[in-house]
Amino acid sequence: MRNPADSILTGKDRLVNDNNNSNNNKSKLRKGLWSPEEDEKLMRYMLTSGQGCWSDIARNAGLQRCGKSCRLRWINYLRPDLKRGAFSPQEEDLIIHLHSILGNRWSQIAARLPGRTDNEIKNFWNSTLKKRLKLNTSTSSSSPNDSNSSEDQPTTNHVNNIAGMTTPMMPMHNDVHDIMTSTIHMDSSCSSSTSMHATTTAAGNYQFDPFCMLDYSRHDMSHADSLINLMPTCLTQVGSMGSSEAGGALDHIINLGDYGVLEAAAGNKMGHHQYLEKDQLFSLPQLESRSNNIEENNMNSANDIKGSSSTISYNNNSNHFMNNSSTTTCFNMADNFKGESILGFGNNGQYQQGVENLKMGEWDLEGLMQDISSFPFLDFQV
DNA sequence: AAGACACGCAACCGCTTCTAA
DNA sequence: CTTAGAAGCGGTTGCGTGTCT
Repeated sequence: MRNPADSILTGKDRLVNDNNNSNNNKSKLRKGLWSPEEDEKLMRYMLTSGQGCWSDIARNAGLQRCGKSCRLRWINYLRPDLKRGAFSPQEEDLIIHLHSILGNRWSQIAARLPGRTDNEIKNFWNSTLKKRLKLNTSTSSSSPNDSNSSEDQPTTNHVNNIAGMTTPMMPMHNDVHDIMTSTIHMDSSCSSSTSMHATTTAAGNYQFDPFCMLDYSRHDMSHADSLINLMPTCLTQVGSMGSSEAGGALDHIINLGDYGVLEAAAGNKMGHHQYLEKDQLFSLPQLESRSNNIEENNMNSANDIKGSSSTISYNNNSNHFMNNSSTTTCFNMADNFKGESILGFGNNGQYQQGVENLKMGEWDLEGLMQDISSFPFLDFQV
């Protein structure tokens, strides 16, 4: 694929001059592929200063990019909680299900797939799943409605065995609820209200890998080490942020002794600020439909919240997320550290928006999504 | 080996929504 | 209430890479 290091300002990768021959640097905005240097700049800025106005970020980080471009790059590529690599069959399954319910609401779908971006899912759908869907419908002897209806909108027809699916496409009528609950293999033991941490499950396989952003397998790996080196230092710098922003020092950062897996997440003391809930840390942002009790419990600074997965526990006293796995490391953040900024989940929890009161057609989407949360491979709730 | 073609993905575009003044 | 700027979102584009012939 593209190698940013090779990028020359041609084609899509170019400078955009808003005003020709302008001597104003601000008018020269770079477009196209991001170079490793740009990535590093943005990463460094985001890790040290957190999220804010994207146009300010672009400016302050020394990037000749528009804020929009920076936002996109962060969300789709640099964000530490991104899961890279191929979609698992379970994820495929879930995407197909969610798409049958939500249609092309990629952000809504992505909100239910930890570590995946809407862009990624959209691409995956358009390239792979859509094709498979077409193939299946064309080879099947189903009704003539199948081929189109299943692609672009929720369908009323079952599409058999897409990607080895064990579940049918969701019909868009009132019995969708019943069908969903009856066709999805239920395993309630996997779901719990506190299970949204970045945990590893056999099926869900969601891990927080801080070096996922270093996936320069497509790029020039010679640049990757700069980012690797950047990680601990930048996080250290967070601890020395201005007092108004960083109330406490970042006492423990990341034990980088083992690069294999850096699981778990940032802990932050949930005080009076709007900062990130523990459940949101490096994980799927929760939806409004989740019980408010969870949030309240968190806000009450309950200690030693244990995730459903036995691998992670949270010790609020020490502001540590502890991962019991010997191969994993602790990842600790200072009080008031803007975890949500790091994660790019937005300042206003907007991923949580939209589901509340969202209804499609005659039926209650929220109810459907609650059922979706019972997917056995999902170690989180929606 | 080389050209054609198909595919996947990163990034842009334009529109909508949100928010603050 | 209005408006401007920022953010979010989905659709689309175009380039690099892999595969086929």
